[in-house]
Amino acid sequence: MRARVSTASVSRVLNGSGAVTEPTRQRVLRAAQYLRYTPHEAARSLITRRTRTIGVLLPDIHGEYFSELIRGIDRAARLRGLHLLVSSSHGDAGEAALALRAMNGRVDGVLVMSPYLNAKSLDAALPSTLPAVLLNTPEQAGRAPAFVIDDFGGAKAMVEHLRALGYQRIAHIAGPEGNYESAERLRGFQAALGRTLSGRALVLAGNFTEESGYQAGQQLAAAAPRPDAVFAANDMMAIGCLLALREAGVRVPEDIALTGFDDIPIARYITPPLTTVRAQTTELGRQSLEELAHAIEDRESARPDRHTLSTQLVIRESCGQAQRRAR
Amino acid sequence: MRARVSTASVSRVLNGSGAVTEPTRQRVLRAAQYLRYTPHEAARSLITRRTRTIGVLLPDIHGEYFSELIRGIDRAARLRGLHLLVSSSHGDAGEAALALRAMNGRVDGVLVMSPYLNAKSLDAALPSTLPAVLLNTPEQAGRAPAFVIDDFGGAKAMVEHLRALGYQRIAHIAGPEGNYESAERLRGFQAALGRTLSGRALVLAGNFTEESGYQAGQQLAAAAPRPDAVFAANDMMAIGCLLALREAGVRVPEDIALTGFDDIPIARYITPPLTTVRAQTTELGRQSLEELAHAIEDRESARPDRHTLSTQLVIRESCGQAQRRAR
DNA sequence: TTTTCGCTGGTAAACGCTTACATTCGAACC
DNA sequence: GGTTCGAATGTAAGCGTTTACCAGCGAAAA
Repeated sequence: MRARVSTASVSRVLNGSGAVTEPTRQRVLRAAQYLRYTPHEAARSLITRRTRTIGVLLPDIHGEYFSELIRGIDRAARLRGLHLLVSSSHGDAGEAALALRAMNGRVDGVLVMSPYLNAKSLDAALPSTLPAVLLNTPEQAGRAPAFVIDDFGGAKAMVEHLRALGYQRIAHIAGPEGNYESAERLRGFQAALGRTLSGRALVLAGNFTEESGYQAGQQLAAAAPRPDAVFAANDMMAIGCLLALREAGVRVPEDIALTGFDDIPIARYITPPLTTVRAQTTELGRQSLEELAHAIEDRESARPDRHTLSTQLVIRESCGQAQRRAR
Repeated sequence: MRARVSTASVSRVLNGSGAVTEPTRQRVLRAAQYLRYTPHEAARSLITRRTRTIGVLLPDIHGEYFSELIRGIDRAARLRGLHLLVSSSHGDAGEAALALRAMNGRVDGVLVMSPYLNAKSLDAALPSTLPAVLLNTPEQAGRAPAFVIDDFGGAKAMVEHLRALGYQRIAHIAGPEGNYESAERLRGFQAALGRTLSGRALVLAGNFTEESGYQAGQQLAAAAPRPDAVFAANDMMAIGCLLALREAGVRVPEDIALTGFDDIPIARYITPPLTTVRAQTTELGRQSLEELAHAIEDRESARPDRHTLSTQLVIRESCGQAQRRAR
């Protein structure tokens, strides 16, 4: 059109397909540059039925946990030349479903992290032809593969470690109810205590926020008999708890051991450094994106497998291992 | 088509435009639900020339700074029903330009944060019809409004505060060269010291990472005479510096005062809590998105203004104010 | 020189919507 | 009851690409 050629030739040049002679190629390229021409992606994806974009559905972008997750996803996406359409803050299933619909025709597949959403409502919300990968999802949703952190195993290992150090009365600050990860970590806590103990175990309510950890810490400081160790369902609550204990004059780890879950960056820097469970969050993002990319390229290959990412105990000072060993 | 109606009526029902009788409306709605029909967004935006999506170009998603920024953007976008297409890790201008082109036809406008990119190359990369808002950008780029943090003012206030506390030899750990924010913070540092002092002021090289702060801290610990205060260009470097000082047996704030910039969450939790400059990062994200949304709705209204967001001194313990006052 | 063949480059259909315009149909008016 | 009018619905064009298919053209073969 602009360089005395048809739209077809332009398309062929820009996509490197078809056969064009060098002179034509140059003419088109020059003209494109001159006119600052950029193909309209919406039109392109309308006909190619490919958007080279991945939808990412998150419950919230708040906090370091999600920043790590997105980072893993973003890196992997960038490596594959994929774009990311993010959507967050989906409190309930309805909102998530709405966001999912709005992505139709905009994305080639979706990455869904929805700890409150069960398999059924998810299946209902997902256009059945859209490749999807689930993150930290409760149940196995029929058709989509899932990637989950081994919350149960990590929590169990943490509490077993505390028991091995000789702590007798171990309390737990739980995450929000109805949340899959909360439930798994609680289950791990109980499993480590065993049948006899877990009935008497102290479990405090929390909702993953620092504030709720702080409140739990106040209760713990006042409790009689006071537990000698606490396992919080995530690091932010452990930190809130630490602050409350400090205010109450209860020393960590001398008077009470304290541990968390996630290994967010702050955990290393507080005093005392927090013993915690490292979840491979970045890796979770990376692997799930890779799986989704595969599923998109070859729909047949998609198996609704459930991949569990292992966790790792990160022993720092808040669990009092050094003191215990010294004795 | 499915409910004995034409595509036009379906469109009218789904968009709430045009006139349709209630019975028809119900028929369409029922059929749509039954067939799980969702309009194809790419096709829709091809004709409406609206995507209801904002492109976000960031240098990197790493760290809490960006997580805060995205959060502000995301919230504002969600309030307006806009989607976010994020793209990160653009080291140089070429990569950024490439990412920008790939967004053509996918977004209604872009939010660009590119501390290394100057106005000229940006203007060249942006399709001139695409509304854009710049974040923390060096120069005023011709047509786009810009939102910047008052790095100069914040740094100046911080260093003036240190001087007011009586510190005599104040060092600076600088950010990466060629970075706009680094340069502004350094300029603020120098301005606060005044003409006479700034020539002799100790400025250490850094690149915003904890590691570079650590190295600067080692140098500071060994320096003779040792400065009595340090202002790091961001919090992560201040933290790295703190660790190095601690290892070297130099106490903060007794032996040396330490301050940072950004007020990332960690700053509150380390020991001693870090005195720093709070940048309204979330607000920066929110305001810039609002401005962009306005520019999209009404292109005429877009003025290439430069908005500067004020900063706030956050006095904690690492600057030794308490000790100084006590004397 | 004529025929055939291979490659380049053009024409037009199709992607799934929105919307201007045409058509239909019922009601109201004369 | 026929005409007019307006509201409801249908028809079809067009958004900017890609690509199947076809035409044209020059070189090689006969």
